[in-house]
Amino acid sequence: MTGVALDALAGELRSVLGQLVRRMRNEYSFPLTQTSVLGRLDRDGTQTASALATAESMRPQSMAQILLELETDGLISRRPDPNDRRRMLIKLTTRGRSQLRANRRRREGWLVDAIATTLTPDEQRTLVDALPLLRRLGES
Amino acid sequence: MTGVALDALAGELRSVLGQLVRRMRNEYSFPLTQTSVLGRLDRDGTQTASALATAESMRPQSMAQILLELETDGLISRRPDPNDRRRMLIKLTTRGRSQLRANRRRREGWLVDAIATTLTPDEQRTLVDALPLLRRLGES
DNA sequence: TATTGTTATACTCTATAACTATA
DNA sequence: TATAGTTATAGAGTATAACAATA
Repeated sequence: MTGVALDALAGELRSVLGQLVRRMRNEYSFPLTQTSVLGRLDRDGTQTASALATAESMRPQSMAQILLELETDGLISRRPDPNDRRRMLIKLTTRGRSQLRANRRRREGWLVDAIATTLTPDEQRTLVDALPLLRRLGES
Repeated sequence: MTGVALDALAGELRSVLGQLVRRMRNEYSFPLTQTSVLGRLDRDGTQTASALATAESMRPQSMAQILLELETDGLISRRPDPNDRRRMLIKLTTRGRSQLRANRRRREGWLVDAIATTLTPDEQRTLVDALPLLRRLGES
């Protein structure tokens, strides 16, 4: 055993990611990034726009548009940081938090069902072990 | 141990997928779907346009545009099936095959490096075990 | 000058709808 | 009529470039 064939692994990972993302978009028209941002605000609390952009591997300009949509829908609030008025503090509104929680089950419906019916408990645990590794790849 | 928390698993999977796809787009401006289609033709051989669309979880109309771009670039050929002239047989050209192989290392560069430097050999093996599970989710 | 964020604009990807050709 | 595929068009998502406000 001389280790893992990294080229093949990387190629398969890329292919699987593309397919899964398309499939998820088809299954439920969900705003992947918006939901991810709301979830992050829920987990990590108030933070600046640029921190969010960095965390999501997006450009600040792209994040600004996401935040505009979320603010328009009343799901987040933006206010200048009193200590540095260039910075905007982004905060989940009560409405954003309740929508995130209320919709979580419905939003994830297809994926939860797919995991439950397609994977054995052992395989689900393999996936649980693998997700932090994928997260680290995304943040590396 | 009562099993895996599927809601949390699904949410984290969604979040990780979005982040990784954005990150990969940033790291190398690669046409994710085109590359996936070329790779599939390389692995599975000549097939119809609709078979490709189904395999990639795309609409036939969307696949048609991908195939148009690939054909314009001379990477695939399209010809009617003699037995059913409604069907188009899609085939990787010599150029498509050589470009796929030649570019594989360069295309995957960032990802290969990230896997090599971020994950231990054991973790890489966990990822190898997890990818077929993700593939099955995408095809379920 | 450097940093944070926004606005304006364009490109990539994929969807829906309508159409053509063949069965 | 039904099926395989294409063309036309639109929308989501994110990028680059230029700008405004603050440090």
